Amino acid sequence: MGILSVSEAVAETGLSAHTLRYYEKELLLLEVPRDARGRRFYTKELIAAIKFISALRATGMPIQGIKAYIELYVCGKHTAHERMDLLKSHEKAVERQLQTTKDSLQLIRKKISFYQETLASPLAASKQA
Amino acid sequence: MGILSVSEAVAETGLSAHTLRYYEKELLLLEVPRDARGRRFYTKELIAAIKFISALRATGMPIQGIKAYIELYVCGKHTAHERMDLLKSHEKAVERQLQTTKDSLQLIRKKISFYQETLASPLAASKQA
DNA sequence: ATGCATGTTAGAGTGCGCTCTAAGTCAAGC
DNA sequence: GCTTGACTTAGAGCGCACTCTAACATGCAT
Repeated sequence: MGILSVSEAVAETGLSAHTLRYYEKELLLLEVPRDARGRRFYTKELIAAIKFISALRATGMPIQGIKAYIELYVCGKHTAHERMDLLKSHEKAVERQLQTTKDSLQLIRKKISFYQETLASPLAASKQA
Repeated sequence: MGILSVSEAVAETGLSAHTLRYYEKELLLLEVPRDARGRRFYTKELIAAIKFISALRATGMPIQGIKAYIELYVCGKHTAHERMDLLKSHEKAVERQLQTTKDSLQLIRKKISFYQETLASPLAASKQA
C-alpha cells in the first residue's frame, strides 16, 4: 500500500483531484511519478508532503509562500536553515492569527451572553447594536 | 466625541474607507447618517456595530452570513432568538476551525523540531519530505 | 482665487484559490 | 465491439472580498 492512485490520494488527503493537479502545477510539486499509461501515482512520501502542504494552507500560508518553501527544498540540504526560519516565521504568524480569532470569539460570546440574558428576562433589555 | 468622521472611523475600526462603504452597500448597513454636506458620520453605536462585524469577518463568517444577521436585526426584537442561534452556530464553527488550525500548527511545529535536531547534529539526518 | 484635504458616486478591476469544461486515451467487463 | 470508468490535457470560469478609478463637490488656508 505504499502507492496510491489518484482516487486513493483524494480519499487520503481530502483534496480533490483538481486541487491535487493544481498544486502540482502551481507548487512545482516534486515530480509526481506516472505509471506506464501516463497516470499519476502517489508514494507515501508524496502523500506526507501533500498533508504538510495542507497544514500550511489550513493555517493560511498562501500558495506562493508554500512554493517558496518547496523551491528551497528542491535546492538541497544547504537550504534547511532557511526553510526552518520560514516555518518559524509562519508559526509566529499563525500564533498571532490564533490570538485575534480568540479575541473575536470572545466578543461574539459576549453578544451571545447578552442575548441569553435579555431572552431570559425580557424586562431587563437595554440598548444593543 | 460621540461622532466620528470617515477618517476617524477608519482609524478607530482599522478598516479602509473603501471597505466601510463596501460594507454599507453590501450589508445594507443600518443607514449611515450624513451631515449637511452629505458626508457620512459614525455614531459610537455604529462604530460598535462595525467592530462586531469585523469580529465576525475575522472569524471567517462570509459577508452574506453577516448580512443575514443584520437583516434579522433590522426586522425587530422578535428575531433575537434566531440571531442568537445564528451566532451560536457560528461559535461552534469557529471552535472547530480553531481546533484544525491548532492541529495543523502542531504538524508545523513537529517539522520545525525536526529541522532543529538535524541542524544541531547533521550526522543524525534521515529521510524527510 | 487657488490649491489642497476630505469627502462623494457608480462602477470597473484585482488577487486568490480553487473549480470546472471539453475533448481525448486506455484497459477491463458485458 | 461497445460501454464504462478512471484517468489525461490546456485553459476557461467562478466566487469572494475587497480595492481602486475617475470625475466631481465643498470648505479651509495662503
